[in-house]
Amino acid sequence: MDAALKALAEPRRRAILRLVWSQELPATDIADTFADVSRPAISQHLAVLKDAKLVTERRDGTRRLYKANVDTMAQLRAFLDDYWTSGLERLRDVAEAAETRKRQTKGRK
Amino acid sequence: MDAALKALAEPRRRAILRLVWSQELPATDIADTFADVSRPAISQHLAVLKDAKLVTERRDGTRRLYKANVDTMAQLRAFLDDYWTSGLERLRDVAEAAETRKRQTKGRK
DNA sequence: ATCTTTCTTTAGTTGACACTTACGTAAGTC
DNA sequence: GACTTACGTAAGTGTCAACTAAAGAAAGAT
Repeated sequence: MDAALKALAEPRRRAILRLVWSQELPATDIADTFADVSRPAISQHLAVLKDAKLVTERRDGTRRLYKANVDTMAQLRAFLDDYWTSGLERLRDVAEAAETRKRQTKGRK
Repeated sequence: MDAALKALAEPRRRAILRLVWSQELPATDIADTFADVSRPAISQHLAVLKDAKLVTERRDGTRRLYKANVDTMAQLRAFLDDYWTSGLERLRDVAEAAETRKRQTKGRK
């Protein structure tokens, strides 16, 4: 899940992911879209996306067809939604920990 | 906006951000929370978060109080929501571009 | 069997990033 | 003014990430 977020931090990978959003595409077609970058570079980006389970790979003869993995993206969205909304309970815990540590440095202020 | 996503890709920064989620905290308190990392490291993370406008800094005497910037986070959330849902129209454009480029390599298959 | 096409993998470079230690600075305290 | 508290900044290090060029590997086409 952490890998997914990290993968999405790269603009190029977001662009790639969007390409295979609603349709399968062979690696060449994806690479052709980016004129300023070599094909191996795209291949490596695809590997990262695949490791993060953001895309799936399907072999068809010599070609490899990529497609967005909607499941993972839904999970990631849920993770973020949880991140936005939660954290209030956990917050209190960490605040207490800091307070404790502060106390042993003698009460300041 | 891109900076915000990149900033969030780092787990430590997510933890920091969560700390100042609903309350202001001085840098020292934040740093104290992380025992395994030096204070300057946290200071640098805070700078990244500030550059990404994910937190705001307020000076109070010698102290600097940090707090999450809800506005930016709302924007980022909107950006992601747009990213999930949209991209269908844009997709067609890029597909066409790829198609054109393919055609000039002579029709394959 | 050889040659293409399609795509990955390897090797190597460059730059970015998280971190540390050491130092600087600014505001309060004595 | 000297000292402390609370922080940032500078400089240097190890690691990882993105890229390129060159070399595989694997399935068809001739």
